Amino acid sequence: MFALVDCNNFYASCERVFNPNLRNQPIVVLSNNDGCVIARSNEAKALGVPMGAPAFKFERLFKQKNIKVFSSNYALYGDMSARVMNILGEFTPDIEIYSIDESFLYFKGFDKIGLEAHLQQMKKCVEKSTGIPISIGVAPTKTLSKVANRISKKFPQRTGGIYMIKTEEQRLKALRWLPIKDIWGIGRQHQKRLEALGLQRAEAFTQLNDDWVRKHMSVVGLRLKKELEGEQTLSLEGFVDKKAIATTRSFDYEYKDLSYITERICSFTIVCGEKLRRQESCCQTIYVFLRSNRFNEKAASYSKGISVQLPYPTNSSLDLVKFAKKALHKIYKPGIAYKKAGVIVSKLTPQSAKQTALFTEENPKHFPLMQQIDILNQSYGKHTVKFGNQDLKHRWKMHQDHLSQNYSTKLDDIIEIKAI
DNA sequence: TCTGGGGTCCTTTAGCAT
DNA sequence: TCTGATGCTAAAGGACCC
Repeated sequence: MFALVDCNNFYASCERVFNPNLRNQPIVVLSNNDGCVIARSNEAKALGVPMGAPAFKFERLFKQKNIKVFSSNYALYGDMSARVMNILGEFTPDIEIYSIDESFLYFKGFDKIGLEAHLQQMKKCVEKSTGIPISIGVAPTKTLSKVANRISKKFPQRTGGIYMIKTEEQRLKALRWLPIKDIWGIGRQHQKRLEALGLQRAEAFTQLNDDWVRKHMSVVGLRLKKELEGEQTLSLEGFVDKKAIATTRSFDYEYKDLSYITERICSFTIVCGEKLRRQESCCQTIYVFLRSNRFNEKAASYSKGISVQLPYPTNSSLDLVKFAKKALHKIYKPGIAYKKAGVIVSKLTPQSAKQTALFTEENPKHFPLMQQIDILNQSYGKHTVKFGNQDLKHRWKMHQDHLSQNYSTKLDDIIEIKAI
């Protein structure tokens, strides 16, 4: 049996752990730049704050209803996530960490009653040790465990936060209940198409013809259908190396100036280089893209990217910047107001297995130089050593007006308990 | 004024070789 | 040498996830 464990309103719950005054209060957490809502407590959901809502459009509601607003604090959430996942790992060796707040677990050798007790103990243990509430869904396939998890969340009173799809009747009942759009793997486009056909519930989706599903929703859709029918097509995935690393940002305003854009692209590239070196990889392809503001209907929209093959695998920021700049000049068009840009490195290879090209050789001095720069930046703070292409004044600071403290990872921020 | 970021997998298409 | 069929690969874009 697969179990999907999901932390309830994870980011909001993290903020609550160290600030008990927030219990039962509506909370929202904002994306980078305090742009849009990416997490809501149940109370905030009840007040009608939608997922992905632009923060500036909801400021009045936040004030009116006394909704507590937080900038995202990834140091805190990452650390809390690791604590939760560690505990889950003590209850079964077969665990796939699917995202910051979700894991698939696999349980074998339990009878149904034994498993239920085991899961109850696991839930209690996580909540007691970390303060993060979780929901658990159990079923014979991953996709059905997602469905079961949804039921456990939707009916907390009746399920106690744990729901198991054990019988055929339970499976059918769940599918009759689940709206098409809430199926894991069905996004907005597929939803539109399926609803246009008059389908409303997951059950109707499973009654479609296999060939039709294959044709219109690819093998991914077909796998999904099989999974909902109870046939396992997905299995637990162990740790896999990243296939690409991205650094992308929206700008605070729109910019036309090539020198500004160049500075941004160089900075993104340097961050990609740091990430590559941290996981001891080199890349062989670098992709650079530019985009105008997609919300600005008055201006012409522009979106262009280009990928460049490198003559040798590298993680030297100096080399990467050289190629990124070349790529940028091919896609930059004067007169466009740019709002977002990014750099993605791919075709990653292990640093140890670097293949040397015959004629175009990397400068051997780069490797020790990068090592020293990384050490300095680690010891003395992120921006101790910069490259000439980067903006030395660091004027592109993110908006983070509602940031909480790093309670669990920074000694200065540790929580204080005062006697009254 | 103010709308995120980081991933995966799949399909389509164009270019090239056989 | 030309042509059409076929097959491979890589880039680009679209769908999805959290």
